Amino acid sequence: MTAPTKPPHTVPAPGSPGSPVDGTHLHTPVIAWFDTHARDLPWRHPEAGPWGVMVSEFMLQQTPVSRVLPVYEQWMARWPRPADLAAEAPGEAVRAWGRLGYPRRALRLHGAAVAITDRHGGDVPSDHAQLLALPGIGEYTAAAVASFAYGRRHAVLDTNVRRVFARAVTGVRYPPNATTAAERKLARALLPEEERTAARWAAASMELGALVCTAKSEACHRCPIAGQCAWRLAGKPEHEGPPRRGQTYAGTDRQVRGKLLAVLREAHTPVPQAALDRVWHEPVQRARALDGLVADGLVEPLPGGRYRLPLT
DNA sequence: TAAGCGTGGTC
DNA sequence: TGACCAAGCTT
Repeated sequence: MTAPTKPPHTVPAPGSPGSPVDGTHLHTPVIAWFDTHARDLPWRHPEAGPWGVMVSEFMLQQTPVSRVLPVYEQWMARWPRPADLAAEAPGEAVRAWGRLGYPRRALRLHGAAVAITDRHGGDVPSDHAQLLALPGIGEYTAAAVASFAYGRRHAVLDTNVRRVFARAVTGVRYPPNATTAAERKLARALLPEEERTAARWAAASMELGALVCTAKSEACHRCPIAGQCAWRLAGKPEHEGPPRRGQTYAGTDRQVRGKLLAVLREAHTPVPQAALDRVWHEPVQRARALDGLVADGLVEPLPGGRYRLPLT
């Protein structure tokens, strides 16, 4: 391995060694903007509590707010504490998940509720490492719950924040496909020292990406930091580098899984094989999709070729 | 590291 | 109209 030679006359990229990144010039305007423009979302109310925050974070993984809202309300009314969900069959979580998509999240949220009940006395932990150990919680969600529910100081790096940083600080239209070490380092460097301010900054920078600095139609005229945005000041250069990989869906196993599970969600008695066979004409793919659902624990096969959502 | 995993809205 | 996108996680 040859050590790369550092070009002698280049300015260090923001967040790189030797480049002091101080976010104070961003914190104040973004937090002030958040104070007047933040959406009134139920999981931001004090009564939502840590469990409400956690439920919302699971549901919001790759799913828009507008579709989460009604399911969230029903969910919290039915299972106001982790122990309430833990006492249910996992299939009930999958059913209540409805059409939010990625139903493995429902199974993992149920698993997390069981773990919280067993290991944490029924209280959502505030410690990042303990959160990370729960099923369905990765780096982002652990930081989000610790920050939003408990006011802890964590870099909360979701797709919105990554885009805001890419533009405002790094000066490019889009962040890399996958989160890089440089992005994590930058996010940590920009984190306000004070715990309360850091938590506020996390929510505010995220909201800015969700409402103003969006992927397709950035609204710089409404942006509190437009005057200091590196990307805008550079003339909004187009995206360079590898194309952002899109998601395919039509004709995939994913689509077939969705159709199969929709039948099982609606049914309240075991479903015969023939009913499932109707959702997809191609038998090989259909069988593969069903096997996958069973392997994932989303579907429970019964003797006699019948199926249902999992009871255990 | 990259692929797999749902669903529906938007332009 | 179809490609893109939406508060990611797991393997």
